[in-house]
Amino acid sequence: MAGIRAQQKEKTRRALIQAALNQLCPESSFSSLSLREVSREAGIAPTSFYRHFQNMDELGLTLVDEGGLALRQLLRQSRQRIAKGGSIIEISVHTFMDYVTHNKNIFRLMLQEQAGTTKDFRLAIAREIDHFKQELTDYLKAERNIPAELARAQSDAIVRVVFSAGADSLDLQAEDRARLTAQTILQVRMVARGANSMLPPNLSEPNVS
Amino acid sequence: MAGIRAQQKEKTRRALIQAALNQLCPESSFSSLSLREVSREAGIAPTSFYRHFQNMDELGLTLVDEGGLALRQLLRQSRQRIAKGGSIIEISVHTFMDYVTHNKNIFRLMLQEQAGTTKDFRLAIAREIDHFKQELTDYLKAERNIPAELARAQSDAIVRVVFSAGADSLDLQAEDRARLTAQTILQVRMVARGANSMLPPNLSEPNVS
DNA sequence: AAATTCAGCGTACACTTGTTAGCTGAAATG
DNA sequence: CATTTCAGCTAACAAGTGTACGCTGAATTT
Repeated sequence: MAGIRAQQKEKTRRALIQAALNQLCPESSFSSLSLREVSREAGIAPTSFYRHFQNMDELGLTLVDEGGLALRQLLRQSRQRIAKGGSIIEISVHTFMDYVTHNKNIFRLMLQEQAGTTKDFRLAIAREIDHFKQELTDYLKAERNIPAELARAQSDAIVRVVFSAGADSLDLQAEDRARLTAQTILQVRMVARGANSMLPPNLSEPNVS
Repeated sequence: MAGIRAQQKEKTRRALIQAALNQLCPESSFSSLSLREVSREAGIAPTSFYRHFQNMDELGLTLVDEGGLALRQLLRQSRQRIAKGGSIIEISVHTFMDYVTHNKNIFRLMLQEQAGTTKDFRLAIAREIDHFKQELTDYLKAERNIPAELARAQSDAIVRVVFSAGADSLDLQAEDRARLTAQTILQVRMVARGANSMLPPNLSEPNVS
């Protein structure tokens, strides 16, 4: 029942995924990868590629799904750390930046295909970002008693700032990245404070940071 | 002195630029355009392309420069409208959104190549965004008496939010775009208020909107 | 043990691509 | 008017692409 065959198939499937990931660097985007190159790096014939994916897009969507999942898991873990005390803003931003730093290729892929050419990609990535946004909105409503519409606008703004900063961080060295992270935290606090100041006064809380 | 020859050359140069612009749609990115396709649409032989640009990248950089220039001019005009009274935030965001709506292809190009594969592109686009950011920073320092570092962080956040919203607006119909624009204005006000609340109290002004 | 499945292979085809080399004829220059 | 310049052309090339077809042999099923 181990399935020697299925096992081997899964192995070369991973090889394809890994090959694609390896070829994603600042100098070549996913959409510029060719089926043949990826197959070559994975060590199989070009035609065998089709045993695993219908085309390159399907491979790409797999990468997006896996990358998004990993990010969501990380943020879930970080929320547990918050329960034990600590600033939600600070920890979340750091978690996000760490993810970007250690998954540059996947994050770059997401950035590129977010504005890219294939509708399925754009939708898949929009969905990932929406998850992020939705969880933040829920948090703001539940833990901070912020009314729905304001919470939506606030988390939308925060996600925009953080993702955009993540994009810029790709090209930075550790030191500059730390500076950028610090600035991002400050900016998220701006948004939070600004949003708070728009609450009906009886709802507002003393401090958000 | 009219220069019949130079005149004709300029004309086909514009034809090339226009051809490239025409082929930029949601379904095909600039980096996927081929020199041959563009030349074909412009009505010249592929080899004649080289009489005008060294390669496609050079054409692309021209597009970025022209697009960025147009945007900056628009914003300069809108700042004059502000001098006559009106909310700087509201007018600027509307101006920006209008630009995006009427120059979708160029804006899409900028989004794509911002995270793209060619360093020159990334730098050129970063420079355009920096202009935007710098002018906003100067405004905040001069007109609002906000200290340098805070002004930088604030305008950085605002630019991130606005550009990101502009990206999302590309796919929307007029009605949804209006909603997004309204939300963006709200978000920019959040940032402005939040930043204001971080001022040393003797500097703070009563109202930013 | 026989029959079936199927991941991976080699061959082949029709395209598209960027770029070189050299020609042409009208515009510009003297 | 003679000469030079040069935008645009045709032809040709080597290189790369996605994909259809049919074969093989080991793993699986019957």
